[in-house]
Amino acid sequence: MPSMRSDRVFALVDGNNFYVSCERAFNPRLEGRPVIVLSNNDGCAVARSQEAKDMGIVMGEPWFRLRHLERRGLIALSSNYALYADMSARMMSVIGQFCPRQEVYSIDESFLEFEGFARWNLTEHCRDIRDRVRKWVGIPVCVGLGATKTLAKLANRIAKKAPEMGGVCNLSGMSEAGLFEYLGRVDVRDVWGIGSRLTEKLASMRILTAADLARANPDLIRMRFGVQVERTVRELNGLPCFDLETEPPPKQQIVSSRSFGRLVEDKRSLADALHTYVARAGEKLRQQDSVCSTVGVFLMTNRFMPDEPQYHSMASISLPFPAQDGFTLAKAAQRGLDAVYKPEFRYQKAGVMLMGLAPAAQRQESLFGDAPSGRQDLSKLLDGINDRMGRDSVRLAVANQSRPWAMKRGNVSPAYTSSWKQVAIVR
DNA sequence: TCTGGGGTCCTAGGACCC
DNA sequence: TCTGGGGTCCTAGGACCC
Repeated sequence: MPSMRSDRVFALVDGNNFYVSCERAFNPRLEGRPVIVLSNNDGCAVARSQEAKDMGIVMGEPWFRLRHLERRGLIALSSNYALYADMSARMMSVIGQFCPRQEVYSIDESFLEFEGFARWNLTEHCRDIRDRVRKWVGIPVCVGLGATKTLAKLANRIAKKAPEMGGVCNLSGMSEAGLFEYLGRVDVRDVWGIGSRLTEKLASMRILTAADLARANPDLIRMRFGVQVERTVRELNGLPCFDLETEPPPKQQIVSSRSFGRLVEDKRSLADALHTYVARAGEKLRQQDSVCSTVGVFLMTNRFMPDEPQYHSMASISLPFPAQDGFTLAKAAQRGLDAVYKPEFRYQKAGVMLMGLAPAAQRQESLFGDAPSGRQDLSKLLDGINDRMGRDSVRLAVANQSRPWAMKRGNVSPAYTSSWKQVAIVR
């Protein structure tokens, strides 16, 4: 249900071209140049500097189609998630100093909720956020303010597009006419929650801008598109329907998967890759202290190769007891592989899903006695060692160390902030 | 040669129960 | 001439997000 408290203002603080900005913070030579960061496997562009956007590079464009732009000065970096995650944590903690209610929404975005700030000049307050993050963390951010999360998102977008606003756009406390003037200039596709499918369907109803959507009849919208889109309409009109989530709810599923550096056909290599993924997924599971009841294993061929026989499938293995220990999970993953593997295909990607998650504390006991528990402690012990000594210091023995499936990372920057061996050096 | 990875929510429809 | 109705749970698929 929508809540009716007044005097609430939401803000969205969002890092500009976040991954590129993280790289620039440690490598000033990247400043002022077209830079992109590539996805895993150096697959496609997932972050672009303004200069790169100006060259016409779009989000998700594959690297092999961009490579020729290197001649025109384009710099492409492999992704360095250890660096970005660490920079994100720093940025979020600085932002949190400015508001008691903070939601970390994604690696580069944070919602804030100001309540009881009526006497404050929030626009100025948010300029201070921007300045301090820039100074202390080295990341440029923009801030949008509005009566709802959806409006704050939209304001943030306006701030990014209009540099003359100084990085902060405040749509709260504005007259309705003024607000709709802004909404009229935003494409409906750029509204939070409206993707490409909905954009098409809305266009057939002559709903083209955020203002059109705000004026649409919420009941009609609910009937045709469901409750989520109805909420978006109400939020555009200033009625909060999405609350701040100050602490993230535990995950309901955990996925670990990767595309391979090249096609893989032998089962042994797949098993080796899957062991790595299931180990990673298990770490995440134990981190949130959950158990899972089902382990899924999926394989897929390369859908971009029409001449290659295509196959994708997933097997779900139900565990006799909900578990979190690495041995049980690895064994289930192996069984999953046995179930989906077909030798006649060449695979591009594989992954593991942990499903049916529940807090470890409320795990159901078996009717016929306790589930084995000794292994759990061992898994946690291994997590502890890996945490201190570096990932994969200790892992379950699954021979094949050649890793023909390993990820491509042609141009990765050092782990400046998270590895003592690679820390930045000031001369 | 080369096209990411990890999530959420909602809905419809089938199975099953009384 | 006649074939209930309502509720829950589960799953698959679609749509969205970063």
